[in-house]
Amino acid sequence: MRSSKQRDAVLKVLRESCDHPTADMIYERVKEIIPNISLGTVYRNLGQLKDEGLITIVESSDTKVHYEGNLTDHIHFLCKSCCEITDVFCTPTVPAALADLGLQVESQKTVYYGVCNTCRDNI
Amino acid sequence: MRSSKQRDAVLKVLRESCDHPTADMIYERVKEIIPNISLGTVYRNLGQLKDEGLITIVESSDTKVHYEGNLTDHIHFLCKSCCEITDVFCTPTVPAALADLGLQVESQKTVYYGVCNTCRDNI
DNA sequence: ATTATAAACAGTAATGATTACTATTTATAG
DNA sequence: CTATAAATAGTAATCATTACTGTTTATAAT
Repeated sequence: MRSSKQRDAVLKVLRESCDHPTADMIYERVKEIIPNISLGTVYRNLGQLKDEGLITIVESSDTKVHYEGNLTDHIHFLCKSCCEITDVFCTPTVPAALADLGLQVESQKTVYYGVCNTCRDNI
Repeated sequence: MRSSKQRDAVLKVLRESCDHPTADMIYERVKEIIPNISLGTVYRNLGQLKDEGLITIVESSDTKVHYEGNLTDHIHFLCKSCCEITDVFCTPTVPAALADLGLQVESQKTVYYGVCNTCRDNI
């Protein structure tokens, strides 16, 4: 893989994002670094970065794909009310039932659903 | 909500499916019961059944939405090689870190990734 | 340094899963 | 039996994502 300013910028934006932006949100942010970057380039580089394992995809409540640049062990809490995704830093466990079936887990993606503290207080 | 033959058929198909079909797969199966059912009707009823909590959505590896009619406690193992989803029946645990932050979990969706036994043996 | 080459790019067109729309049918209550 | 609003079939529209094309650029060999 050849180096490219565009891919570096996409990765930099994701590394510095505390939320879980979609491709077009990332596109808007990268445009502040490279104003004439193309949306297709953002998509292509997101795909490459994902394949390299440098970023991950977060399951969300809408139809768009959300990306994440924080590789630190954590899980996600998705608020049913405001749809905000909260990172909860902890090392998730793997149920023994998987190993019992001979299934070796390489990675995992967990989303917990509920109402976040902010929304609960606003009722 | 009024009763409808179409919704009953969609739910029946999902209840009797052991896999995790997409909307158009469900459409094909329901057509064997109601040949002239419309794809839009399938989508609308899947949405209603989901809102009622009678079915759930499974995160998968492709861009399509996969549905599930089995509400028994279980987790999913997604094979990175064949993309097959395996149901593993067990009661998943909730990390204490969530409660520590005051976040009350109402439901969860967990996917574990790895290579399934069949694919591992085929190498 | 210059050149060759293939990867990456910007810009645009195409795809396809899903949603919206509309005239008609149908479940249900009065 | 009738009124009415929800549900439907069929079709059109949406829009996130992917594919395409001619041009640019990183990198390695001359």
